[in-house]
Amino acid sequence: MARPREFELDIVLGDAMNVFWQHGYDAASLPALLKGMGMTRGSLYKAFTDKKSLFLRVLDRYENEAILPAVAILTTGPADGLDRIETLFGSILAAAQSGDRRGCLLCSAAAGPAAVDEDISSLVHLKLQKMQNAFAVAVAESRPLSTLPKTEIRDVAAMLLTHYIGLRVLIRSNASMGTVTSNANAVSKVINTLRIQ
Amino acid sequence: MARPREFELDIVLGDAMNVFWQHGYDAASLPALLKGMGMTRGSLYKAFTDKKSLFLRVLDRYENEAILPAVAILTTGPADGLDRIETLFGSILAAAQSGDRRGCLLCSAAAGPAAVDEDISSLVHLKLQKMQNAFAVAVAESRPLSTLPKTEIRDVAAMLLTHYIGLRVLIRSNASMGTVTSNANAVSKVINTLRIQ
DNA sequence: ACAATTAGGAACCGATCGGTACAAAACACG
DNA sequence: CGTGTTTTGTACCGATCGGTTCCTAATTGT
Repeated sequence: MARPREFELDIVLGDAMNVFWQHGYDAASLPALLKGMGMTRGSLYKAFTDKKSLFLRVLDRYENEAILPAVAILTTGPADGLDRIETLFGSILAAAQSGDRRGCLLCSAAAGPAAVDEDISSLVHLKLQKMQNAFAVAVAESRPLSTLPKTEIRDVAAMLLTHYIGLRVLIRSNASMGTVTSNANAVSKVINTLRIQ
Repeated sequence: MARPREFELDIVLGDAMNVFWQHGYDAASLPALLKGMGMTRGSLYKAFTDKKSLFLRVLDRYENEAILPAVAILTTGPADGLDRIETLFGSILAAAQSGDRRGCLLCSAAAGPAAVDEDISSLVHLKLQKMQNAFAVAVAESRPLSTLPKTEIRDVAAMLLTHYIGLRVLIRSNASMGTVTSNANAVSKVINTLRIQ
C-alpha cells in the first residue's frame, strides 16, 4: 500500500553506531552519519526523529554488541573471577594493540559534551552500571575475595569500572602503547597480589 | 608609545582556563570565552592568535594550577608514598563531594574530540606523563613497594594514572556519588592490601 | 599639540551545524 | 490503470561556529 523502505533498520543502526563510535556524539555530523548509514536526511529523520533519538537507540545497540560480551566474560565460565577480570583487560589491550583506538562509546559519551544531556547521561550510566555489576559478580566468584562483605565487593567493582573507563579513554586518546601495555602488566600484577593474599 | 592593554594577561588566562575547564575545548564557544574573560574578539585574537593557541597556553596554566599541586602531594613530604597516593585520591573525592564536578581538563581533552588535534594531544600527554612520573616517585618511595624493579614501578604508576583518569571522567559525568565514594574506599583498601603484603 | 602606535569594539565573513518542507518516486491495492 | 500511502531525495531554514576586517578610542613619546 506504500513505498517500502530501502534500508534494513538493524543494519543502518549498526552503521550509525560505528560512526558515533569513531567520532563521538557531538563530533558525528549529520552528513557523516548519512554517508555512513547510506541514507538521506529525509529517511533518517522519518525513521529516527532526530540525532539524539538515534544516538539513544545506538546506545542500546552498543550494549548488545560491545557491553554484553564483556559482561559475559566477567560473569560466566569455570575460570576464577580474577582470571575473568584479567581476561577482559587483556582482550581490551589486545584490541588496542591491533589498532582499535576507538575506545568505548559509553566512556567517550560520559567524558564529552554529550554528558550534559540528561537523557544521554542517565542511559550511559545505566549501562556502565551493568559493567560494574558484572565486575561485582566476578569479584564475588573469585576464591580470594569471595568472603568479602557485600559492600566491599561493590567498592572493588566500582574501582574496576573506574579503571576500565580510564583505560579506554587512554586508548582512545593517542597515548603511547607503552603506557597502555604497562597498564595490562600492572593489572595482572595487582590481581596476582590479591590472589596470593 | 601606544595604548596599554586593559587586561592582565595572567588573569584572563585564568578566566579562559575556567571556561575550558567547565565546557571542554570544543564546547567552549568564542562568545562564552569572551564573556568569561571579560574582553572582546579583537583583543583576544590580537593577544592569543586563535582559540587553539589560547587553549595550548591554558594547558600550561592548568599544569601550574592543578597538576603541580597533585605532583607535589605525590612526591614530597615525610609520609609514605602509599599514604600520599591515598591523600591525592582522597582530595579528589573531597572536591567532588563538595560540588566540584568539572573533572580534569587534561582528561576531558584526552577523551573528547580535541584529542584528534596533534598539537593538543601531544601536549596533553606530556602533562599526563608528569602525573605518571609523580605516581612512580610515590610508589618508589613507599616502604612495601620500593624494592620493585624499575619497570614494575612504571607499570604500577601507569595503572594509577589510568585510575586517576577514570575517576575524573566519572566525576565529570553525572555518576552517582555512591559510585564515586566506592572508588575511594576501594583504593584505600587495595593500597592497604599492598601495604600488608 | 601632534604623530605614532596599539587596544577595543562591532560588523561581517564563509562554513557548518541540526532540522524542516515539500515534491518526486515507488510500491500495494481496488 | 489510476489512486492512495509511504519513502526518498533535495532544497532550504535559522542559528551558530571560529575567524577577519576595519574603524575608532586611548595612550604614549616627541
